[in-house]
Amino acid sequence: MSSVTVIRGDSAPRMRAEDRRELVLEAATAVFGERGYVGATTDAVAKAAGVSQPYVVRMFGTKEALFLAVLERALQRLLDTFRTAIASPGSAEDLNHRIGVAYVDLLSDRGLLLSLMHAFVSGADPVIGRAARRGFLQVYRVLRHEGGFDPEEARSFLAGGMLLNTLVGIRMADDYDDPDARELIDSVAPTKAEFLVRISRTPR
Amino acid sequence: MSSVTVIRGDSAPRMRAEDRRELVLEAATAVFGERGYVGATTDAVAKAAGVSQPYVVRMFGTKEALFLAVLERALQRLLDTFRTAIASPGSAEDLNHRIGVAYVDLLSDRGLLLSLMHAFVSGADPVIGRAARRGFLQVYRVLRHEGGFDPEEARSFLAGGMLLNTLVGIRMADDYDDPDARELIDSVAPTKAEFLVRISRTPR
DNA sequence: GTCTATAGGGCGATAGAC
DNA sequence: GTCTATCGCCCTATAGAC
Repeated sequence: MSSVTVIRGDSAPRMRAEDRRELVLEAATAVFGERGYVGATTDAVAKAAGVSQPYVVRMFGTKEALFLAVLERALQRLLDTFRTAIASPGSAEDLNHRIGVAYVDLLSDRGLLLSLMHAFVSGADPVIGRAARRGFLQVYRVLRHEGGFDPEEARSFLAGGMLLNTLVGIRMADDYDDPDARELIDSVAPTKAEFLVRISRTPR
Repeated sequence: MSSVTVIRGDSAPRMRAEDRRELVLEAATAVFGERGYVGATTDAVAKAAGVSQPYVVRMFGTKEALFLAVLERALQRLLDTFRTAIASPGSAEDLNHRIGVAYVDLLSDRGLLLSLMHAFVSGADPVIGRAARRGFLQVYRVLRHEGGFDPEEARSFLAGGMLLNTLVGIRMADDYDDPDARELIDSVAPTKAEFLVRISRTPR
């Protein structure tokens, strides 16, 4: 088996094309998460991955196809995480908490959930909108039909997830010294607030 | 892909500049809600308002200033709606429901909540991010300090609102014939599902 | 106050060398 | 497989007439 280690930089040794593709997808996830589909440029993705801009386009055909690949990869990670939490030992009553913790941990992959959020507000785009709806429904189905959530449990879990994503997207942790902001963040992720602030605060 | 209606035709009578400004803000709210801050063009706003593109820029200085004006107007409407619901007669236990109904009714102003959502995922932009955080916190404060919500009630209400916004942004109503999509929409807006579908489905 | 014309810059995509 | 060079479009903003 080949190593998955990421080697980056102009002086890095040649790497397999497949690895380079994964490297570009990682970089693209970060850039799309930060600036959104329209705001992200293929040049920014290229610079973040250490390759040339035309090569990024060559690899995926179009910027839209690249974004769809980012979404597909993000969705698979999300579903994998949920399925792992569902299969992990523990009582059924505890499942909600286990999935919730797993979800917050996903945030450490900066850009992953934010790329999904950007897709979720792009329903007006026919291609991206269709992919976004399909992905969202797939998450709902895993909760309902594999996790055993009833409709209200699934709704409540997704609602909390959307609020969490929104607080990360809006960089609410930047205002953590505001008492109301602090109270809100603490109520959203009681056992993970410090973690949340650390990974989602804008670097100073 | 744009379905933004032209509010005023070329042959419309002359109107006061102040009214024209409000007209442009209305059009901009719809366009920004549909395409987001980066994806929206000042030309699309101009066409939707029936004025020339340079005039739109002239009126607000920059596209960014226009978007900030749209956000400010949307936030004021949101806060007004909440305060009206808080002041309306009814038991304290019922307030959550009254504000929720008022919130769903706000969705009939297509673009208003979606423009806010686009701002909420733009925390990485220094100017827009700051405005978005300030607006979000203002909503939280009204719920907590004027509506008498405790932290958990406020969190839960905001979470439901974010999920609702997401379902509208993703155009989930387009999949209303899917059993899972239908179940999800019904659980989010039990008494308003039909209304929600009507106003948020993509025109065929 | 509102328009037409256009400058100026950025970005996705293509061509073609190596 | 990967790069450099560049085309052509689109979009914001400015200039200036009416």
